This record gives sequence, C-alpha cells and structure tokens, in this order.
Amino acid sequence: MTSTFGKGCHLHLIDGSAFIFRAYHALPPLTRKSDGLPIGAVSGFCNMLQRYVTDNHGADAPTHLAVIFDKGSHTFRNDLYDLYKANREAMPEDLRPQIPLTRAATEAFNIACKEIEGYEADDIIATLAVQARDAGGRVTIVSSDKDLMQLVGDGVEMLDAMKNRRIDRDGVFEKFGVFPERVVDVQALAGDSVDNVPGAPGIGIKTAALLINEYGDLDTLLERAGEIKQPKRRQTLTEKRDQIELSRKLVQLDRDTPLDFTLDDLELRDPDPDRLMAFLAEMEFRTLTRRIADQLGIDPPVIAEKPAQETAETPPEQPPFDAAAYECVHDADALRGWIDRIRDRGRVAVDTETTGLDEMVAGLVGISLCVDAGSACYIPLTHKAGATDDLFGSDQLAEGQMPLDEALALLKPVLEDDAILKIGQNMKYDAKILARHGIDVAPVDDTMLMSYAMHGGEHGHGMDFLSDTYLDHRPIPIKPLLGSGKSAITFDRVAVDDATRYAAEDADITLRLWETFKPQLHRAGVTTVYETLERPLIPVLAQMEMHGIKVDRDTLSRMSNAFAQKMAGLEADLHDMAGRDFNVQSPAQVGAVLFEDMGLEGGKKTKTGQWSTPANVLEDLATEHEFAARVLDYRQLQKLKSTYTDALQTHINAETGRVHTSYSITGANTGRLASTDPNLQNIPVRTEEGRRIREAFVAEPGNVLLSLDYSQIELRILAHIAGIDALKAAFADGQDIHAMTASEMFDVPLEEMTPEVRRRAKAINFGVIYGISGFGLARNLRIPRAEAQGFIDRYFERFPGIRTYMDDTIAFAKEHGYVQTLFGRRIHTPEINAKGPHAGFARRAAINAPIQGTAADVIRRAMIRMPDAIDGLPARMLLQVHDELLFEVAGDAVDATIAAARRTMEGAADPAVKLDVKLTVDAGKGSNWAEAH
DNA sequence: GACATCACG
DNA sequence: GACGTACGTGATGTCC
Repeated sequence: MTSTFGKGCHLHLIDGSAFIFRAYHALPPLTRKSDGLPIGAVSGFCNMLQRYVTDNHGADAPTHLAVIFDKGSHTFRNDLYDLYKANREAMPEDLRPQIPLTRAATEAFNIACKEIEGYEADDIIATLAVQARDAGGRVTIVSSDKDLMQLVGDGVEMLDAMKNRRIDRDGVFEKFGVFPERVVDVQALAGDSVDNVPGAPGIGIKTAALLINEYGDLDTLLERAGEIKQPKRRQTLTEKRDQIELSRKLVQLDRDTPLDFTLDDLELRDPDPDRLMAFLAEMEFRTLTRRIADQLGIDPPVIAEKPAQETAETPPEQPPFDAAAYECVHDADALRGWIDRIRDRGRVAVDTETTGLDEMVAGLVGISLCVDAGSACYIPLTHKAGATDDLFGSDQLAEGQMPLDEALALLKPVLEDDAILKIGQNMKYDAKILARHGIDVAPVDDTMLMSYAMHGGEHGHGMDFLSDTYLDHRPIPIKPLLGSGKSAITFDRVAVDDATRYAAEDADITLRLWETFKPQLHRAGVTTVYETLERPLIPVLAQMEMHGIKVDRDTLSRMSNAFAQKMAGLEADLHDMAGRDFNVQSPAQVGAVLFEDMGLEGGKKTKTGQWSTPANVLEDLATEHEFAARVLDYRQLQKLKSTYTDALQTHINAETGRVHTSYSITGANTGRLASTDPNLQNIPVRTEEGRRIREAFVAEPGNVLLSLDYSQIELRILAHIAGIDALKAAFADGQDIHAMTASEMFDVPLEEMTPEVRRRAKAINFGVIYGISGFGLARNLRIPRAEAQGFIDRYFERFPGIRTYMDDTIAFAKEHGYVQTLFGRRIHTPEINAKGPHAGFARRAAINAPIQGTAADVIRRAMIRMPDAIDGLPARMLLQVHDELLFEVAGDAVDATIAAARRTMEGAADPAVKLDVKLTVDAGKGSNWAEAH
C-alpha cells in the first residue's frame, strides 16, 4: 500500500544532467574492457547515485526520489528565442553514447527516472517542487544550477552535492542579492552567457540586484526606468525593454509542466538485486558490483575477464547463419510472440520487401524482423498465389498470409514506440514505404549510414558488400529469385518459402551489422558525425521526397515538341553539310565527318581509338566551321530533350502530380547528397534555353517557390580553413571576391577592373578549391600553360596560407589515410600513397574534400534544423541542390519563411564551429523555379 | 556494361 | 624526366 504524498514526506529531485557532467569530468576516460565502449561517466554516475541513497539517512532522508533528465533539444524557449542555448558547446564525443546508459542505470537502481519531450529538466523539477510544497511536504533539489534558485523557500531547498552545502532563502540572497521571489527579475536583467539569455547589456547580477531592491520588482523598474539617474542604465532599460522581458520569459521556470505521473510514483523503492547486478555486470564495473553486492548481502555475479578485441573489424561472436531457422509468420498470434520479444529487447532490425525500387509507387509485399543474431522472421503479406503464367490464380493472394491491415495495426505501436530502436539498412527506404501505410517509424538507426560515417571513401555501403566484408557472409542473391530482363518478376511473385529465407536473412544481417558497427562508431571518432549529420537526415529527406515538387507536364511537352522540330532541321542541315547521312548522336561518327571527310587537323582520339569530339574541341572549331557549331546546337537540344523535357514527364507521379526525387545520403564521398530518379540537382540553368526548363517546376496555386542559396560558401570555408586574412576581410566587407582576388594578383585597382581580368581570377579561385594545376588552369582559360603556372605562383605568393593548407592537408592524409571536415566528418583517401597518376587524383581530392565536405555538413545542419525553424509556417522544404534549398510556401508567409530559413542557414555552423567568415544567404521567389532562383 | 558526353554545384 | 592533370555527382545514347 502506498501512502499519499503530504506532510512528513521529503522529495529529493536530482538534476540528471548535472550528475552526468560532474561524473564525466571527475573521472578519467574509462572504457569497457570487452569492447572499448566509453563508460567513465556511467561509472561515476552509478557511484554518485549509490552514495546518495546510502548516505542520506538523517533528518533529511528522502521518502521520495527521482532523477530528472532533459529530453529533446527544442523547448518552448526556442520558440520564444531561437538563439536560446545556441552557443552551447557540442557534447564530447565519448560522452554521447553514455547518456542513454545513465537512464538505464537510474532504472537499474529502481529510482524513478523522468523526462518529458520538449521540456527542460528544470521545468519538471519546478513543477514537482511546487506540487510537493503545496501538498505540505519538503523538497530538496540536488543541483547547483542557479536557474533553480527561484524555487527555494517554504520547505524547498537546494543541495549543492559537490560542496555538500544546503541552500535556503538566505543562501539565495547571498548569491543573487535578492530573495527567491525576485531571482527571475535579477536574471532577466543580468542575462546568462551560458544559456545565451541576452538580459540588459552592461548590467550584471550586482547592479541588477541593486535596481530591483530599489524599485521593488522588475515591472516597476521598467515602468519607472526614466527616473534612473545614471544615463547609461536609464538608456539601456528603456531601449532594451523587449529584450529584458524576453529574458524574463526565458529564465522563468514552467511550474505547470504536464506530467504523466504523480508525486506518489516517486516513492523511494528498494532496488531489485538481480536487475541491478545484471546492469552493473553488463557495464563490467567490478569494484562497484562487489561493493553493492556486499551492501545487499548477496553474492556478486562473476564478470568474465574478456580480452580486448584485437581489431575494430573483429565482429562480436555470433551464431552461424541458418536460413532454415527463420520463421515465416502466418497469423496474429505468431506475430504477437515476435512483438513481445521485440519489446523485451528494446530493439529490432526491420526490412521491408516491395514490388519495386520506387518508394512512392512500390507496393508492400512483406516485412522481416530480427531481434537477435540468427533469430529472424518474415511476415508475408501480399504475395500472389500460383505460378506467374497461371491465368486464373495469378492475381489471387497466396494462402497463409495475415491481412495487411491486421499486421500493420499490430506492428504500428512497436514501430512508433520511442523506447524501441528500429534498425535498418538504408532505413529511409523502409521509412517511406511504411509512411505510405500510416506508420511513422522512430527512432531509427541505419547500418548503411554507420558504415558511411566510419568508412566514407574506403568502399561502398551496400548490404552485400558490408555483409561479406564485416560478417564474412555472402547474402542470398536476389537475382535468382526475380530473374532478369523481360522475364523478371516482382517480389510478390516469389514463393513465400524462398522469400522467407531471403528477407529474414536481410534483417538478420542488418542486426548483426548493427551489433558490429555500434561499438565501433566512437572508436572511429565519428559518433557525433553519425548522430548529428547522418541519422537525423533520414526523416528530413523522407519528408522532402514524399512531398515532391509540382512539375507542369504541358510546359515540358510543348518544349519537347519545339526541340524535336529544331533538331530535325539541324539534322538535315548537318547531313547536307557532310554530304552524307550519319548519326549526329554518335561522337565517333561526328569525328569521322570532321577529321576524315572534311580533313580537319588537330582531331584527337579517345583511349578506345574513336575520334573525340567534346564540346570544348567543337567550340574551337566552331569559329571557322559551321558544321561544328551546328553539332553543338544539336547536342544541346538533344540533351535538354532526352534528359529533361522528355524524361521528367515520365517521373511525374500519377497520384500526386508531382516529381519525387530520391536523395542518396551516402552517394558522394564528401558528404554531399546525390539525387536520383530523377536527378533534380542538375536541372539546367547556365544557358538561357536550358533555364527555361525550370519554368516547368511550379508552385501550387496560391503558393510561391522560394530559393535560398549560400553565397560563395566554399570560398568562405577555404578562407576560414586556410586562414587567408585578405579573403576573410573581403568577405567581411561584402566585396566582390573575384574582383578582389584579381586586383590583388594583377595589381589592378578595383575601380579599373575589367571583366576579362576578373574572369581569370574567378577561374583561379575555383581552381584552388579543386587542387589547382597549371595544366588544368591553362585548359580552362585556354591560355599557355606557362602563363597559367605564372598565375598560380602569383596567387600562392599573395595568399601564402593556401600553399600551407594544401601541404598540410596532403601530409595529414598521407599519415592518417583520411582528411576531415570542420565538423569531424572523415573522408578516406586510400589512394593517397599510391604511385603513378592515381596519386595526383588522390591529392587533389584530398585538398578539395575538407572544403566541399564542410560546405556539405553546413547545409545538412541547416536542413536538419529546418523543420523546427519553419514549424507553424505554411511552408515546406522541397529540394536541396548542394548550396541551395528550395521551398514551397503559401503566398502570405513568404517573408516570414525567408527570414526563418535564412537565419537557420546562416547560423548552421553554430555552435559546433565558430567560422571566421560569416555565411550569407541570397533569397529569391517566384511562381516557378526559374523566377525564384 | 563500358565509354563519351554534358547537365549541375 | 615523364606521366597525366581541376573537385564532386547522374542520365543519356552509342557501340561492343
């Protein structure tokens, strides 16, 4: 029987974050012996919890106890002020994986462990403290955070566990110069640099307390600010009134946080010895396990002295693969059994089987699940009965399958449960398939993204390769099941037995890869990259892809017809000029006409022995020869028609009327995204004719397309990374960066700059980013190689930091086998120590990767924050084109959306990286993409 | 399926 | 002294 909280009860509330950080900083970086998982903070946390419970037996002993944690990074305070806590340092790499373990530790001690999405721990503490006080009980808040001091009084005290000092009303007065009732007023004026609360500039705690004590409270002070004698203070309080009142809202704790539990749920409980011992043993805390076992009067469990693993590649011990052991789930009872096991384990590998690769169209055929290595099942859902050529049975569902709706209804609570981790290989695919059936999968882990974070640049990240490499197991190939060519079938035509072996194995492999990769992430130093740049991108991209962009078929169709007509005319002209028929689309045949029939000099052959006729060669010939000019015209139209105006029409989704690209998170080694099916990152823009294709990308009626793009982001990042003061200054002054470079290099004053000189400097600026060579620049500018080399020498002379950056980067790559972005993304450069021409490529790629990769990281960060930033606005993020984000927004919210999106993009590096160069974003709007860009 | 070409940042 | 040479992508058509 539990009693009701009231007089005589004493609630202790532990600020979980404070405990964790103290434990982290108090202890050396210990790691778990068996696998190297960092465990120091968890160890310290457990020690502190254990001591707290056993040492508190006197008059202040708790009758109720809870550890309160923060949850989610976005709270109502971010809505009030988006810079709230914006300058907080990123969490240390080796602490991040320990956070969930501290919650597990609290639960293992059988202490109430509470957190509420969207609220800070301080608000929950405030609410509980007020409830307990109102019920007539005592409260001890275990924290030294001054933000909590506003709660002290009437039986509420704070305990600074570090100094073992209790803080009452007098203690608060000592700290703030006012009693708890007025602490918020003082904080509103003084601000807080740690949480980035602005306050009143120039006023600290001392002055704030003085003013509050003189005028009584903040409202009175602000009302009567005009009476203040000191002119500076008077001006500040008058002019910064809004900022001060905002600051008050930020520091005021919410005492009405909605709680899904009561004070009575926090009653002190004895730990369950088995559970506690199991946890401590799993963490391999030998000393602590023994000490607590002694206290509980039980025998400590034996913790095996497992040797540290030899290499990071050694997979954990796992049972052999056994396709015969996979279960085919036919009914609800069997599925419930699996769901119980999933809930038990708190995690599950999931894989969906579908009728195709286009997630917007493909039908769901079955789902496979795996809870432990070797223990997997397949749930067939929409397999068709009989042979494919069976005229009568072919569209009937096969027997022994659960109704789709019933299976999904059972799975939905699990797939959406916050406490159950869903593991996938390329989870964005499965998430989109399930989203079309009303299931919002979360939280997720993705083995493909883990591999990308650890091994980007080393190899691909497909499941077959990963399984072969890291599990030493070749998966069942899909080819024999589906066939190929004309006779290929879709997965719903695969026999259920075969499907079970194939699909369940995929889930099994995924789980084993996860068990292999998870502990390796921090050893590879990429936990933060995975957690902040990869994993959170999954739902963001899934939403963008599912929303799609409206493309007007009529516009494209009309353009296709116009192109076809022009091309037919050009083709006839070209045949006339050649004096014979030939295929204009064949470079080899064009070359034959030019260099054989017409006998032109200077033709080069490709490595396969065919005539080479790339655009730059034809351009050189075009001044003299009409034929070459017409071939170029033809090729441009051919490209626009086949790749864009024709192909895009086939990508318009029949249901949505929109085009849904698919972004590959792991597609580019540098961290850039890649867009496929269709590629919407290479829609023409550089020529007038091509740009018109963008007119077909339109907003819905009443809406507008917005385009926001980073201005010169890679050059800005180069200026920061290489520390080029002249470039930094030019960006700070908002100068034309290419003109500045030209002026500096060629000694031409800015006001006398010619377009030609500027063009050369621009080519050099870009060349630098790409790992410039005299040959490459010469070809690009069509100048003699010696002259190009002269420009480069001059450039390095004027901006010596560039040379240093290049040399240092290559030296780093040679030593470590990878280079890094400012955010810690690692791009491996396996060829850097190779001999021969390979090395040249690898060197230039190594020089480019930190720059291109940092820019890619920046826009990823912006994209991940964007849904929150535009929350509440009638706006959607549609596309990403490397340095550009495209939005669709209702006409009346254009300005608000531009403001929110620009702020998010320009501040995307903060707080993890403090750039020496500000990022600026240009915005455009219009009814179509051509206008908006 | 490799190659050449060309669209984008 | 020669070698090849701007970075990162995806889609299309030819040719074998």
